[in-house]
Amino acid sequence: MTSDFAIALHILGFLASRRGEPLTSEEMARTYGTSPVIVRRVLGKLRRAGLVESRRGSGGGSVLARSPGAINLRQAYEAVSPEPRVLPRHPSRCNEVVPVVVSQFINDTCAEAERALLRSLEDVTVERMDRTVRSRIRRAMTPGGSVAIQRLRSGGEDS
Amino acid sequence: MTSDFAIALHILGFLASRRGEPLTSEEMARTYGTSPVIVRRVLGKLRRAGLVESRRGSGGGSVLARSPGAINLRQAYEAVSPEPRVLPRHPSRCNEVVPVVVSQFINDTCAEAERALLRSLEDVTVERMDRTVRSRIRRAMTPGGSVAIQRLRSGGEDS
DNA sequence: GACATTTGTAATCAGAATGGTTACAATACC
DNA sequence: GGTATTGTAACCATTCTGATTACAAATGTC
Repeated sequence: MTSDFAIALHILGFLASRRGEPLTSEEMARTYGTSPVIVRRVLGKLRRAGLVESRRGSGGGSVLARSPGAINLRQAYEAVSPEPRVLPRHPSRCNEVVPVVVSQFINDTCAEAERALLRSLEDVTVERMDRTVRSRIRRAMTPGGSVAIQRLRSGGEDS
Repeated sequence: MTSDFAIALHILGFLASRRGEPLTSEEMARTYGTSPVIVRRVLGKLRRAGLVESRRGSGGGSVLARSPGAINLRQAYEAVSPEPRVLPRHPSRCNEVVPVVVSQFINDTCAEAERALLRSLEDVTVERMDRTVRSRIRRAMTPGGSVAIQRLRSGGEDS
């Protein structure tokens, strides 16, 4: 599922803001606007990657498996897409020599470009995301009291 | 279409290797292993981006609009995906404040990661792709005479 | 000018991918 | 035992994707 990454980041954001208090998939789903099963599916991937921990039963839910500062968005990305490929790593469609070799070149080039993308994601931790989001919300709430969500687009960046 | 980028690179490779001689969509489609219409659709995008030129009628076909050294893979990428988005630029699904702000943060972060990816693609010109492919084919053909396509995977890189 | 060739593009189709729901077993707390 | 919650499998509807068919518009050849 292509939106897994976005959902994963929302989940990590929710959990980071709870600072250790477990949160249920039902609550996250309600706040985010999807179904608990979708959330649990992504939670499963994050759990297998060692980023979150879950407990069943009454009073259960999920928490971050480590401090938010020790989790970065690259890890989240790789957790939800086992074969991380944002660009088409294309199988050649025929046995002509030229297309096969060109496909090989495309694969190599896309792999390199993808590494650049992942390096960029690596720089952003869940802690920084949490801080940035908190700060933006603070700034959006203070001006007039009533929520100014419309004006939230492209707010500045500060810790 | 997700495979447009791969097809675009194959097309640019075909045209570069022809050094100005027009090539028909039918020939490219046959060599690549798809239908001429698919090729023409991608050709249309490349044409609108000013990367290739086409002529109808008998003796027609397409050629590169500039020298292969003046075309890079980032241009090809942007030609086929007008709103370049390799990562989900996700619309928020509800009006809760937190998810909206988190979505905003995700968008910003993904945009930055994508810029890193595009910078990487920018470094590779069609000319370099053509040279690399030629060199790999040469090396694959010489050893034993019979084609050694299987062994083409992950060949070295040289101009 | 008639004809063959080739592009440009719209309409349509089948199959895959995607997001979602329902269902239910397995845990864990009370 | 009963309730709350996770973990998954099975299934469904919709959208996306690649492909085909069809045909008008150019362009060169005779």
